[in-house]
Parts: sequence; structure tokens; C-alpha cells
Amino acid sequence: MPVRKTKPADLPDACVREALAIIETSGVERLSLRDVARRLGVSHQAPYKHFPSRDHILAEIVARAFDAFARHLDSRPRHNDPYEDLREMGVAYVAYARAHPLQYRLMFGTPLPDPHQHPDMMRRAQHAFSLLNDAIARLGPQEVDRSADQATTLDALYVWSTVHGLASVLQTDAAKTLELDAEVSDALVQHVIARIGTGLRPPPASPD
Amino acid sequence: MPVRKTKPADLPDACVREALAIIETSGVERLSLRDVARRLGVSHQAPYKHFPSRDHILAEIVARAFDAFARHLDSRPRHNDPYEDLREMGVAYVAYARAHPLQYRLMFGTPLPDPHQHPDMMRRAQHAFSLLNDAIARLGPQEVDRSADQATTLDALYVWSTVHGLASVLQTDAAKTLELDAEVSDALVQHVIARIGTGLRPPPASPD
DNA sequence: ACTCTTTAGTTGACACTGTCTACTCAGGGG
DNA sequence: CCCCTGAGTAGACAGTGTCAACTAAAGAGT
Repeated sequence: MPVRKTKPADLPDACVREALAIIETSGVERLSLRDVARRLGVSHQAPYKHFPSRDHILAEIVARAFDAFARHLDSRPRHNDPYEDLREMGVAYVAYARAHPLQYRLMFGTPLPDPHQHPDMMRRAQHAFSLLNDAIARLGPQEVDRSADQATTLDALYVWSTVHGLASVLQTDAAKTLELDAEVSDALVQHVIARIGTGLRPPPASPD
Repeated sequence: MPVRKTKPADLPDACVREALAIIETSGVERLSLRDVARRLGVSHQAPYKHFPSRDHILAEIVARAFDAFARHLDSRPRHNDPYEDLREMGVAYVAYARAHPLQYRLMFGTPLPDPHQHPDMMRRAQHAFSLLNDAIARLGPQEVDRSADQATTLDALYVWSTVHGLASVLQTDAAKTLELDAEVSDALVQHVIARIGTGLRPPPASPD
């Protein structure tokens, strides 16, 4: 429990970083603003001068996670073939979830602070989703009986579902409960992403 | 805040039910054993005579959710065609998640009590997954270059990923954040389950 | 120079929480 | 009759989020 002697210059930022550090080692349910304050060497009420409530700190942490996530997705290798590009995005998605399980769980695996109370967080989350949506849109419309927009959204949600489910399965408590080993995990990523591909390519001749 | 006058006969069971009721209306993070005791008209320490800690009550709630979930999956309409049967299972899976969002979130959407501390919960969770696994196994091996068992597990996890991701997307806070409307949700279920089907059928001629 | 207001930070309280420990009190063998 | 065990009670403790009142410093306006 390191107690800093010198008070940090940017207290709001320091709070968020320290809170994240606490979550990292002790889990989100153990986060307490008083502990944050204590480690920063300020009074137990100082953080409240910058964040109206505990949830507002959490919302900021989550929002930053969405930012980093979007940045990671955006920095994937690009391909001209939109299917290849989407595949690459899936890989990047899962890679991020595996490399930053904490952030991923904060975004998708824990009850979020009510989004309507934290519109800033909501906006930054939507931006991350829009990246996926764009990649799908580049595939072109898959169905004729729906508007292109709606079809794109549906497929985006399909891909998201799969890839999100994959990420969850790999690192959620449920996976620990099932005791998968690492070899299966690696194979699974390739497997699922391939399956998404075959699922997305327009079926030769069968109505939806 | 209903305070019961008559003390319940089966206190452990009453605790679990009352705790679930509290979670239902106020969320899991607001659950307090003291509140449970208060509503049951017993002292704040009475529940601790039957549950060593708050987590043990949660574990029991989650375990019961897995039981109910497994029962629901098991009572789906059966088909001889294993693909049809699997489809039916996907429908049942998502239906349960939509009908009992609270239980579903308790199982997959919130940090669980450490499974190794609650082996009973773990066992009942594994049983639920085994149902899905069995349904996939009935498809027969999809690939020749892997053992049948491993291929089955991979496909089971693929299906689970998709269907779990779908369920999550539909009811998680993240979905609220994205503001999907009900029409899209309904279409999405059909859409995704169809896509799983086309993804699962062995591809005509393309290496994995 | 003198106020006046805003801002960051402090201190103290309040009502909670989970959990520890010690108590009561009923029943049922020995 | 004693004693033990199990269920339930009561009191305390440290820790929590949050409310309210306070201090100190820094500008802005006159």
C-alpha cells in the first residue's frame, strides 16, 4: 500500500490511474475512493472535488478503455479485400481482449454505470463500435430484402456477437470454470474467425 | 421494504430467494446480507449461521441459475436432424437469456465468486455446458485433421461464443449504450442463428 | 488596496456494510 | 441433572460512500 508523499499535480488523472491500478490487483468490487485518496496522499474527500461519485470515476476508466480499444482496432494491418480486412479486425479484437483482459472486462464484462448518466462514456463506446460497423459496410449489402444500412448493422452485430462471445469465453470466469487449456484456446481463435468468414460469405442459393 | 412478521421455516432457502429478489430490483451490487435478514425478520447475523459469507450466498444463487438454465435447455423440442436440434438449442439458449436476463447475467455477465472456492457451483455450471457439447457431438466430426473430440469442443465453443455473444449484446449494458431498438433485436436473433447454421455446415471445398 | 467569489482541499460526521466474538436458549443424549 | 450442540441474538469494529461545513489560496472588479 504505497502512500505517496508528494501530491500529484493532476489529481483527476491520478485518481483514474490509481483506481485502475487498484482494480488491476484487487478487482473492481474492491475499489474504494478512500483507498485511492489514501494512496495519493490526499484527504478522503479530495477525489470528490473532481468526480461527483464513485460511478463517475468508473465511467471515466471505462471510457478510456473504449478509447484504447478503438485505437487498437484502428491500428490493425489494412487489406484491400474487405473480407480480409474484416478478418484482420476480428483478430485484432480478440488480441486486444486477450492482451488486456482487465480493460475488456470493464467494457463488456461488468455492470456498467448507467450509460445515460454518463453520455461521454456512451459516445466513446459508440465510436469503437462504429469501426466495426464501417468494416462490415465495406463488404457491401448481403441481402436484397432489407435496407443496406440495416443489413450492415445486423451483420456487424453478428460479427460482434461471435467475437465478443469468443473473447468472453476465453477469459471469463466461466472459462476457468470449464478448465480449457491454452492449446485449445489458440486453436479456437483461428477456428471461430474462420467460421465467421464462412458464415458471412453470401450463401450460394438459399433464402434467409 | 417488506418486513416479514413470521420467521421462515427454511431459513437458508428463504435467504437465497430473498437475496435474489433484492438483486432483481436493485442489482447485485446492492445486495446486502443485512437487508436480507431485515426483510426476513431475523437478526443481522442469522444468515451467517447457514452461509459462511456473502459470496457463498451468491454462489448458491448462481448455481441455481445454472440448474434452471440446464433444465430449460434440456426441455427444448427435440429433432432427429442434429443440425435442426442444434438450431433449436440455440433458440432455447437465447430465449432463456432474454426471458431471464437477471439469471443470465449472474451466470455470465458478472464477476463470479472464485469457482475453485465453490466447487458445487462449478459442477452445476459444467453440467449446463455439457448439454451444448453433447448436441454438437451429435453432428459428427467436421474435420479430418483433428481428433473428433477436439473438433466437437471447438465447434461447441464456437456456437457458444456466438450465442452467448448474441445474448450479451442483446441485454448487456453495452447494448443499451448503443441504443438498439426492439425490431433490430428480434431480427438479429433469427439472423445470427441462421448465420451460425451456414457457418457450421462443412464448407464445400476450402481448407481450414 | 479592499472586498467577493470560485476552486481545491480538509475535517468531521452519518448511515451503511461484512464479519468477528460473545451471548442466549432450546433440545436431546449421557 | 449436566452438558453439548445448533440456531439465533446482540454488540462491537473497521471500512465504505457521501453530505456538510470549514480553510486557504488565487483571481476579478471596483
